[in-house]
Amino acid sequence: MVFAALADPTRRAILGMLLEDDMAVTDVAEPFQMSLAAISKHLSVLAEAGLVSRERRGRVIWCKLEPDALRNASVWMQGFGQFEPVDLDAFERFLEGELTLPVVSDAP
Amino acid sequence: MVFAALADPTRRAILGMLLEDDMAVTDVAEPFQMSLAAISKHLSVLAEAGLVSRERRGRVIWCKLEPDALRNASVWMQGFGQFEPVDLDAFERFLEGELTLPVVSDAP
DNA sequence: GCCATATTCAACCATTCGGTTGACGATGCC
DNA sequence: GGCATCGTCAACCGAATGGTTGAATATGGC
Repeated sequence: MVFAALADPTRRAILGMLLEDDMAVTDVAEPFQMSLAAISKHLSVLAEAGLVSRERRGRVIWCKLEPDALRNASVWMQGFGQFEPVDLDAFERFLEGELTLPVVSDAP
Repeated sequence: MVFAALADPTRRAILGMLLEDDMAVTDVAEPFQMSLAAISKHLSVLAEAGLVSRERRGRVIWCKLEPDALRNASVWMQGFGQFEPVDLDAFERFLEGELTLPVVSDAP
């Protein structure tokens, strides 16, 4: 489920990373403090939601952002919000708040 | 959190109802099979996510859809999907799938 | 064939989530 | 004041979620 997949900050951070480029699972996991298995699970959730695809090339599995699912969910949400144009100030506050792609810290 | 709030089908159905008109809590709860307390909790989650507001007028509390939060989240998601125009066929499949506003059944 | 690397699987644990029930607090009406 | 209605609170329960660890499965390089 797309929204459930987006509800977790780690998964949103992963999407942000994949926005820049396709990545191997190991490389996706590198900046996080959690185990590779945990990241692998997160990637499975994202894949089941259709947000990323995974393709094995040799030993390494490449993860790719699939923007369609996000775009579709976004359009669905627009259906609730289409009455007025976007309030850019509010959007800025929003970006600075909970939904910002979280900065991944290395500190324990 | 907006996405967590949207992750539950009951809450999405509530949003769909509020899209048509403001409603009292009791009336929101009416079509569902669950207790009033459960719906009250769902409304709290939606309110904390900024998706609905509640205003007491006399004995009854009126619930109102707040489209800003949805619009902002939608714009955030568009950031991931802005590379190509929306695939309308895919969107139609999407609407027929998991994200459709669930039909609230009265059957046990 | 053997070893190292990349990833997932399986079992487990703590926490959160979605629901229930019963008691409680506010408000309107007589 | 007294009562019915509207809504929340609190305690509880089972299921799902996010994490861990250790073993298992590919695959590539030698």
